[in-house]
Amino acid sequence: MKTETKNYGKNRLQKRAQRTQNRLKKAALDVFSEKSVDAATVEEITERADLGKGTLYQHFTDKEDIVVTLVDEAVSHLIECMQPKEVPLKLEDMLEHLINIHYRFYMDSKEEFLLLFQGKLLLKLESDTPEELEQPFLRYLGEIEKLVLPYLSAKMESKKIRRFVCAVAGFSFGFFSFAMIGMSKEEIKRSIKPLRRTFTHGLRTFLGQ
Amino acid sequence: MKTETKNYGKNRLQKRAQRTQNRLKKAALDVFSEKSVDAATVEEITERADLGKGTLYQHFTDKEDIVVTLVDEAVSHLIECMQPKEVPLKLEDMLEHLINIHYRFYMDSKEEFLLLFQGKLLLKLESDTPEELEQPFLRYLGEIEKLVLPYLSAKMESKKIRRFVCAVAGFSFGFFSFAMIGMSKEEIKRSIKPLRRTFTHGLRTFLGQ
DNA sequence: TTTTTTATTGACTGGCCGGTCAGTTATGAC
DNA sequence: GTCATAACTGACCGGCCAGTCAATAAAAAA
Repeated sequence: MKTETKNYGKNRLQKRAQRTQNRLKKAALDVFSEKSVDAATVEEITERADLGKGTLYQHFTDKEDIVVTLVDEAVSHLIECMQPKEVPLKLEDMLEHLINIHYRFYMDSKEEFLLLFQGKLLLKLESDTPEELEQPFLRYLGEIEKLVLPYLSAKMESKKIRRFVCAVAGFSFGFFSFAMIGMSKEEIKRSIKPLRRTFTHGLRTFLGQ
Repeated sequence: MKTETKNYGKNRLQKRAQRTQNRLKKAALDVFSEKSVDAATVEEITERADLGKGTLYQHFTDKEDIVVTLVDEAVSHLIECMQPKEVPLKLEDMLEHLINIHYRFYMDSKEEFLLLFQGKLLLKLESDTPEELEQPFLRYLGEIEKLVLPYLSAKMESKKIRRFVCAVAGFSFGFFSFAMIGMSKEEIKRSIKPLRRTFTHGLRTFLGQ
């Protein structure tokens, strides 16, 4: 075919575009977490990225597109973090690992944590929430399920497993979000250790029954 | 002074105004929970209340005002529900009671639950979150604290108490919100019972240590 | 009844913001 | 250097929406 006639060494250009896109994503993530997805304006994002407004529309089809992209990446990042370096021996250790990860995710990637935790994204709102925004969360829940499954009795009903997974995720997100209101960073740090042990212990009981 | 010269029997008028305001609040709560506070428009609210747009501005100074009012009322309602009919004997029973209440609040007052749970309201976003919106949540946490305090050792540090309170609130809200994504109503209903026991059991351990 | 006060209305305004596009600049090919 | 292409720009447009206000309706007083 006549394609490939112009096979530019587009290296530099490609890299520039990539850098620009990264700046856009970084800026958007910051703005989204500081204000909220709804309240953030496109101009605010491009302004912070030190780029023209139109540039955003070369990299993303619209505002929604960049939101979906960031949510998706944040979930991927969280899932990646969740992979244990070495496989825990007991379920209890795996649970503690998971709670731990959520804590670190909250501490080290607060912007992503905040993005994922914006109610509108998290909740099944009746209106026109596009399937796109709900799907990443199911992916997230599915991943937790995958991690704990090996430790569970093969004949445990899937419903019960799902309950368990929701409890882990819910506790993690919920606790940190409330902690943010009522506690200092220092306090949160000190809380997590004993609570983690306790929670994992409790869930173990739930599964063992 | 010359005030009070005209002391109308304003009974009927007052009632009418009250009814109108109630209709506005009901409609707003519905819209806020269906879409989101940000996405809801004033016209949508008044339309649903079958009133003119201007009417809202006679009862509330602006959109924010009605949001704050509703959040405040929802918290008050939740706090009211939290008061136990008869004082539980043991801490464990009080905790089970609290989780129970949150479940019922979620089931019976889903609109309020959703309103309170919208991330923007719940989270301490850096930006210009008015103190007004954060204060109701502190009130809520304070109330839980008040309820569990009698069961705790007098010399327990207040920080530890606060951790505990955040865990109760966080677990309740977090679990239900995640459950909404991944579980049917029936499943949620079945989950709550064993989880509740487990969780309260776990927290007991935390406090007892 | 008429008058006065209060409640409601909805057309209008002004600003903001998502999205566009003709023009500019940077990069690379030749 | 010229030409071709890709990346970036920001003034502009159009729609939407919070909030206003002069007019209207309803209720109470006289």
